[in-house]
Amino acid sequence: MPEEESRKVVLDRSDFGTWYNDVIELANLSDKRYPIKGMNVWTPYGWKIMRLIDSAIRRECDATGHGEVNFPLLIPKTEFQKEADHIKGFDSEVYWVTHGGLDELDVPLLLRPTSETAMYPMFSLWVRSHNDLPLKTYQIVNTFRYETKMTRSFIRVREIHFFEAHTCHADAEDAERQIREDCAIMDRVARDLCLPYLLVKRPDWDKFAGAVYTIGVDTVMPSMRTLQLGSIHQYHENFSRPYDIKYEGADGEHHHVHQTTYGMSERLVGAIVGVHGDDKGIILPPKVAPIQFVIIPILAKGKTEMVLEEARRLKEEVSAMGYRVHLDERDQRPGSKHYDWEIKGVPIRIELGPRDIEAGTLVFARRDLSTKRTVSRSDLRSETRRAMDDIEVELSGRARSILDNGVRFAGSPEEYRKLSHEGWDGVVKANWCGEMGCAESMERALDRTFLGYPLSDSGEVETSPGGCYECGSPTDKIVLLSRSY
RNA sequence: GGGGCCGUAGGGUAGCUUGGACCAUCCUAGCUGCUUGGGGUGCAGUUGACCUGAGUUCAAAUCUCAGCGGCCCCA
Repeated sequence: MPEEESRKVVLDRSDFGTWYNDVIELANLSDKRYPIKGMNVWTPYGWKIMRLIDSAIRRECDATGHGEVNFPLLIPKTEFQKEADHIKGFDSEVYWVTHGGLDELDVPLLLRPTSETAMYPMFSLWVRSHNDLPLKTYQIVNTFRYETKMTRSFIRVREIHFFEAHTCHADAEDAERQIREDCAIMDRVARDLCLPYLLVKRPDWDKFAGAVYTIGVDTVMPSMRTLQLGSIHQYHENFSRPYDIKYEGADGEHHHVHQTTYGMSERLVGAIVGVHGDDKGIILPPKVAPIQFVIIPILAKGKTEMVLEEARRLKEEVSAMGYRVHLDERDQRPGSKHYDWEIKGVPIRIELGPRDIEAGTLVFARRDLSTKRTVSRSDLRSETRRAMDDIEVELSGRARSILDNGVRFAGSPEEYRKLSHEGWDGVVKANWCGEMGCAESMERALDRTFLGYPLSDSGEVETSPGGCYECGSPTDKIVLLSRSY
C-alpha cells in the first residue's frame, strides 16, 4: 500500500475552510465546544502562541513609550452614548448587562466592544497641561461583540482577545507622527510572525465608527480572501470634544487633544495558521512557537536509559542557549510522535538515537521543508541559530508569494475576465473615478467589496493614471477590492 | 437581512418516516497489560452517547413547541 494511503490523518489544504477548522482542532489550539457561539476555549498550546504574540506587541509598545493600562470591562450606557457615530457603529453588536442580582440597574452597562468610551472619561481627568502630552497607553484585554454571522475560530468570534493602543496628542501633526510609529510597530511585529501585509486606507463609508480615517492592515490568505490583522485610526478631535479631553497649552489657551488608536487581535493567530500551514498541519514562525525544538529519542532495547540520559543533556544545552525546547519521552513509536509535532507546527525536530550518539551527530528535521539533515553535535550552537533564521526566511518568502499572487491589477472587465478564466480569484486592483455609482457597480460585477486605497511603504496613497474600471473616465485613483473574512 | 439542513461517546456513522425490549456500530479516540522502537508496531481486554427544557403518551433518540449550538445557500 502506498504510504500516503496509510496516513491516518488526512488534511487537504485545497479545501481551505475545512482544512482550517480541522487543523485547529488537530493541533489543539482552541476548543470550540464551549456552549456559547463564538466563545472558544484557549487550550494551553494555543494560548501560549497568543501570549508570545502579546509579548512581541508589549515589547514594541514599551520600547516606544506606551504605558500599559487595564480598564474595566463594563461601560455605563451614558458614557457609551456620547459620540454619535460611534454608537451607530456598534449599537447592533453590544452585549448589555441590565441586572445586578435581582434588581434592574438604573443605568444599563455594556461589555466593551472596544474601549474608547471606557477610557476617555478618565483621559479627560488625566490630561491637564501640554506637559501631560503625548499620552500613550495600551491594554491587552478581552472585548465582546455580538456577531450574528457565522463565527470562525480566531477570525470571527464574540469574545475577542484584543490589543488596543490609545494616544492623545497636542496637535494633528503629532497625531500623524503617531500613526507612522504605529505602522513601524506593525512592521516589526509582522516580521516576527513572518506575515507580509498591505496597508490600506479604508473608504469613508467603511472607516471606524467615529474616526476621521482608518488604515486597515490586511494580509491575504491562501484562499485569496483578505484577513484584517490590525487597524489604525485617526480621530482628530472627534472623541476629545464629546469626552471633553482638553489641555492648557504653552499659549495659556485650552485645546482639545488629537487622538489615535491602534488595534490588533487574536486574528494574528488565525493568519499564522492560515498562511503558513500545509497538508501536514500548521507551521509556526520560530519567534512565536511555544516549542522551537522538539527532541525525539530513538529508544532501542537495552539502550533506553543511555539514550534518554543523552537526550536530557541535549535538552539542557539547547535550553541554555535560550530556546524553548521539549523532550518527548512518551512511550510511543517515534513515527507517531513525528506526526504529532508536525501537526502542531514545531519548527525543528531533533532526532537522537544510538547511532547518533556513537557518531557524535544529531538529525535536524525541518518542519517547513520536510527535510532531514545530519549535523555534528559540536556544531549545535551554530546549527540551531541557523535553523531558526532559515525558517523565518523560508516562511516569509512563501507568505510573500501568496500575497503577491493574490493581488492583481485589472484595468477593465476584459482584463478581469482573463484573470478569472485562469482560475485566479484574488484581490483586484483597479482605477476608480470616485463616483459612488461606479463603486457599487464594481462591487457587484466583481463580487467583491471595496477594501480601500493601497498605501506605499512610506504611507502615501498610491496613485497611477488610468481609466475608471467601470466608466473609463480618466483618474489616478487606485483601489483594492476583495472578498474578506 | 432572508431561506434551508442538522444536533447520537473524543471523532465518524446507523436508527427517527411508522414511539417500545434485547446488543447500537466503526475508528486514526481514551484506559490496562504485554509487545515494539530511525515515519502512525502488534495483540488482548476495556471505557464511553442519544444538545437543553417543556409538552403529548402507559412509553420519547424517534412526535410537537421553545431555547442553545453547528453547517450551507442567497442578498
